[in-house]
Amino acid sequence: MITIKDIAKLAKVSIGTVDRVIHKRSGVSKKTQERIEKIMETHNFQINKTAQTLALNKKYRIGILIPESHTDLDFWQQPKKGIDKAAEEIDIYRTSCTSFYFNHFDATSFVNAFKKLVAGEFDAVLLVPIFFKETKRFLPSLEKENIPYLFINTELKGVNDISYLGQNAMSSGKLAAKMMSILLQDSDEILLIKVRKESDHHIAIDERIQGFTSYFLNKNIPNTIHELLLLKIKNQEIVNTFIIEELTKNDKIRGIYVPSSYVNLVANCLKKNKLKDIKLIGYDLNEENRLHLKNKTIDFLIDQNAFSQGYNGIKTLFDFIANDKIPKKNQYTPIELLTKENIL
Amino acid sequence: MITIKDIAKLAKVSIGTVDRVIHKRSGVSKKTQERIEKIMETHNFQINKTAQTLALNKKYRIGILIPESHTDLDFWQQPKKGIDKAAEEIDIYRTSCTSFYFNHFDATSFVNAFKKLVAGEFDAVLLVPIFFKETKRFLPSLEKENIPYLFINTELKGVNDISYLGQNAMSSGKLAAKMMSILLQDSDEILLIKVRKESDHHIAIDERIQGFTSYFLNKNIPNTIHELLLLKIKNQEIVNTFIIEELTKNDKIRGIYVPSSYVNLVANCLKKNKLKDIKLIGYDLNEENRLHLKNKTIDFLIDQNAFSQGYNGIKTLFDFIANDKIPKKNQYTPIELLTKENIL
DNA sequence: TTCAATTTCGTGTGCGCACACGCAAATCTA
DNA sequence: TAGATTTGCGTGTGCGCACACGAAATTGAA
Repeated sequence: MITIKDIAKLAKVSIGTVDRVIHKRSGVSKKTQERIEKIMETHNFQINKTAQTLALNKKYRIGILIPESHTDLDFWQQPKKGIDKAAEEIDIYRTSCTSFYFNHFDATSFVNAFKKLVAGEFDAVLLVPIFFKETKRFLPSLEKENIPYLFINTELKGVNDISYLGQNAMSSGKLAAKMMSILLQDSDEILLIKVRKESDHHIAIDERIQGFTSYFLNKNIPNTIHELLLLKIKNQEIVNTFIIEELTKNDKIRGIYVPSSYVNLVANCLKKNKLKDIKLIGYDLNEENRLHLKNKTIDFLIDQNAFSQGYNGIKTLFDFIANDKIPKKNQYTPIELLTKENIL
Repeated sequence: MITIKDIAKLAKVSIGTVDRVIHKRSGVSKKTQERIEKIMETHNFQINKTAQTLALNKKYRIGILIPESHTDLDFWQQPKKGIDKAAEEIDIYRTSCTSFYFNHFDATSFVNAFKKLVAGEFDAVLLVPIFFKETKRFLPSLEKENIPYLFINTELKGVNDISYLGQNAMSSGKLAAKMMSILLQDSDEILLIKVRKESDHHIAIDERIQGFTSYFLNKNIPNTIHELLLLKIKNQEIVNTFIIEELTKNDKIRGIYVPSSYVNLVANCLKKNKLKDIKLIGYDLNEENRLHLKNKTIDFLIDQNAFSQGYNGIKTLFDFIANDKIPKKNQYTPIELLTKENIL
């Protein structure tokens, strides 16, 4: 490992001069500058990042905007855990992480949290841009301050994020459709259950649904798809009532697709009513869903490894601000297909 | 952020004394030691890793023992790439990685590479212990020098590795069996194709086969399973002949399971002979297998994210020797189920 | 009480880099 | 040509920690 001092000796100048050409500061004649640059190149000089960090004595601050979660059952607990782990790891490099939480059903709380985030004056920011209109409205306040930002979980195209870590939501919907079509007969019908109003515009979930339905359309698979909108998801009893009502209304339904982690609500209902012959496909491996997979109430679960999205998101941001590492623009995470036999 | 100097001032001692209690070196009276420790605790003192790394100016050397690979088609290219990426990342922390390669069909080459590895005097070692007898024979020479070692891809139980990163091979076999049984009718028969002699004792592959067959046994699924051993896999023509011969001999075979990445050989054969109605399940996403997935010659591929095994393996070793982080003993990686719709 | 042995602690230097300060040489101005 | 500027460069200090060395304080032995 060659150091500044070595370069200085080779170029017969002082380390101060070498320092100047490294940082492209003024006060060096063209001749010596070029001489030093050549020497650095031939010796493949690389700055010692450790020493640099120490000398600069920099402290980095990362801000995080993520949906709130209260129990391990909540999906958002997973990226949070990943974030926490990464935060713990980079703590020794004097980097602190501060989180701001919002209710992922409530755009206003998103806006409020975003405002706090902007006021926090962070060196970099990790976002879950669930509400795309609101996100687009507030991104300029980050860009004005030259604060780099990165998305996880939900992709928002056409903006200047340094990277996106998450799934291709459309593909995941198609995969769900394929598995459903393998499990069902042509005459069986399918129920698609949503827990969000159309007006919410949750980008990722919209795309999952689009992927799911388009698969059946494009392949000319004849199964009929019904849709059911559940709004009062806090109460399992009410949920049960609505589902059973729908199932009795359409008695050919043999498969249910839930494009979110709330598949556990449906699983509870199927289990309670002993509807074993209905295939169920949903999203995300939390504790409850894991149990439903194990006892086969849920047939397949599509997981996005949300933990690693949080973890790698923070790591990517840190590498960007501390080590000048430019990440890939899209870090699509695998669409993991889980079933009883391959959960850990 | 509180520093050693701050602690020293608070305890009214010099930084040297504080340094001694941090490193539990001798030469400090019990009284002052306890006083300093209490101060460090109440102020939540954490050592500045950046400064420490600089001061120690240590250079770490990691040795790697992994099967050779020549093209991107080779499975072993993937962990290699993961290793290379991790190596690049920890380069700035003055850590170098040196690889030794062996032919994974040839135990002698494994032994030779292992000998070189031992001679290299590394601070830590990453191994793929494909040949378990030979591995057990040579591990003591690492342990004698107190060199920590870690396994990826192939699990070897009952030794003192600091961690294993890889799949639970048995489960992956069961998953393959489940998918096969979903795809087939009860009257269909199955062909299991191996490319290794029994005597080779490749631990992981043996366990995959065991998982596969046990699934059908335990669930009382009636499909018959035939076995075929292919040895001359360098020549696609010969491979084709043997497969076709087997398929004509047993004309009820509708599914083929190949417990390794060599599934591409079988796929080539099926494609050439236009045997579209035979379901094919194999392992590992390399370029060729990706194409076969896309054109549906291969129905499902079980992937082990070999890249991340290499990547995380190196990172784990580095964290262990440089940051004293004790890893989990078993880091089972997800059993990823891939099909046309969820490959990236 | 004196001196040696031991315990206990402080000081100084270095790790590689950033940056402020200041000096000398070169260039310009009157 | 003397003085004022500007350009080009070297020196010194600090970032937080590790560790060698040596000094002071304490203890023990005679």
